[in-house]
Amino acid sequence: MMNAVKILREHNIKPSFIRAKILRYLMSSKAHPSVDDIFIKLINEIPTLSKTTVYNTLALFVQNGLAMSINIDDAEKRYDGDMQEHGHFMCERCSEVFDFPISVDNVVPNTLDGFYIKEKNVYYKGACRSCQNKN
Amino acid sequence: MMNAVKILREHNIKPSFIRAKILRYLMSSKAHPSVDDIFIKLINEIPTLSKTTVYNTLALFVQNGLAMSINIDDAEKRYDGDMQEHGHFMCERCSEVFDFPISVDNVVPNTLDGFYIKEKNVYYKGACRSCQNKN
DNA sequence: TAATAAAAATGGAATCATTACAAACTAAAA
DNA sequence: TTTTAGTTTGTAATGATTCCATTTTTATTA
Repeated sequence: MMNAVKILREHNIKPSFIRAKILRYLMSSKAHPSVDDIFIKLINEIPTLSKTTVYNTLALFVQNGLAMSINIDDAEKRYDGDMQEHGHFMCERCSEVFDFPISVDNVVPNTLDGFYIKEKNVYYKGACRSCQNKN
Repeated sequence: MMNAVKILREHNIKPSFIRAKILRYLMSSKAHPSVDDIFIKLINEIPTLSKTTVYNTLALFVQNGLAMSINIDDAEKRYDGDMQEHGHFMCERCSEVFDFPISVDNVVPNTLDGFYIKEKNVYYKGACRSCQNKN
């Protein structure tokens, strides 16, 4: 059972009500939600919520290592609260994003000697099992 | 010495003047240009060129396996005429995109059993050597 | 507790890459 | 030359994201 407030504090983020709400949703969901998904999910509980706040909060989370943004979807960014190394697969039919295990952490090509590598992302695209079977 | 017209024909694309021009630029450049880069590069030679045409043409190239779009840059898509497997590193300071060798072609995790995998992308981000040294 | 200051949240407007679409143009065939 | 299909063009629309000034909340101090 995660303690959102504690996690925020550990990452030097002031634990406001809204931030805790967003973090909780992000960490409990495997859906890799977009800003819109999060907004729609929370607007009932927090009727004054602004979409800008969701944008700001997620930017803060990404900056402080609490979340990563996934740029796999042409239309909109997706967010992931799981910071363990893994790959992302997006189904181009239903837009669902799936995690899969993969490791490139040890892969540092000579070509990039002297480069500072901040992040590594592995993105696959195609059709998920259930969409694939719908043909 | 590449023959753009021939390559277009081989990929079932009618080899118009503009398409050949765009393909030639794309294949001769290592810059991973954006639509805007391509437009600016060609507008002098082809004063009537429309940006929509560049968009259309690149979409056609991607569809027919002549180019890939790189979604590593938050601001705009980049394009690559090199269809060999390789990774992309983007410097977050100068926005330059670099190729590097990497292979995930054999990596098909069990998690994705039954999935149809159409494309695989490996994106790294950080600071390139020269930007890194500018500190 | 009230006053104050600092930070967070809000909403409306602006930005800008990309797409939609209808009109104009071109090339090849009949 | 006329027809037809395909290509190119320019303008307008879309929509995610950012900007920014104002309001609200939270924490601090008197």
